[in-house]
Amino acid sequence: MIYSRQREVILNALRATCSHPTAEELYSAIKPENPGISLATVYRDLNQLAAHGMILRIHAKVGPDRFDGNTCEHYHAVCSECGRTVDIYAQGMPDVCAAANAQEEIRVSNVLMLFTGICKQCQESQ
Amino acid sequence: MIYSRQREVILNALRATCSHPTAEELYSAIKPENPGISLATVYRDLNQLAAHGMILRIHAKVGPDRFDGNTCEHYHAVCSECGRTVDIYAQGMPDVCAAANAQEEIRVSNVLMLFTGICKQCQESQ
DNA sequence: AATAGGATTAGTAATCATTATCGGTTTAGA
DNA sequence: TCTAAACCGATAATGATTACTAATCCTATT
Repeated sequence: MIYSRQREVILNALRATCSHPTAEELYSAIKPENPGISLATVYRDLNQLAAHGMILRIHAKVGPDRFDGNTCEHYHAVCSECGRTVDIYAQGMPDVCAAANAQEEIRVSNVLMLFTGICKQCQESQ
Repeated sequence: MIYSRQREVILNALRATCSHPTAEELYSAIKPENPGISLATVYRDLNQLAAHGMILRIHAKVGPDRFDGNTCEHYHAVCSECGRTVDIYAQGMPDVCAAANAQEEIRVSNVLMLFTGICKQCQESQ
């Protein structure tokens, strides 16, 4: 993957936030300072960055995919009230892959875990 | 949810297979014996059945959603080679929700776990 | 510094899964 | 039987994402 200006801008913008933006949101954030950039480029570069493990893709049940510039091992929890996505750190998380491999039908190498719940703010405003 | 002929047909067809079909696949399977049925009805009824907990929706990273008529607690593993979806039973699976709740940012009530790996058949054909 | 070839880009059209719409039909309780 | 709500088939519309194309950028090699 050779250097490209746009990809650097996209990666920096994603690393500068902890809001797990969608491709569209990232595009809107970048656009003012990079008027020429195309939405297709944002999608393309996010795909490449994710393929190279430089960012994470969050494929939730509802709405478009979200992205995360923090690649330290962690999971995500989506608030069912407000849709906000928060980080769940991996430390202390039991090894579910090992448990899955107790069944022999498939050799599991990876899990996607997506939690659902109600975030602190939404709990308090009830 | 009042009774409907179409929904019964869809539910029976889904329960009769263990292949985790997509809405389209289910539609194709049902069509010959129910020529009048509409694809929109299949989507609509699958949504309702899932909303009532009578079937499961598998929202994988690639391809359209798949459905499962087996609602006993279990998870799914998708083969990254052939795309086949197999069942992973929940017994012996550690409680990751409890681990996630150790962090206070959100009160987690549910996890979606989707495993990725290489299935027996694909391992053997290598 | 010039150049060549591949990678990348902007802009837009196309795709694909899914949902919305709408006029007509079925269901179930009064 | 009558009525209101739920349901249906057909098809148009939507929304996220990808494909396409000609132009531009990147980088290694002259």
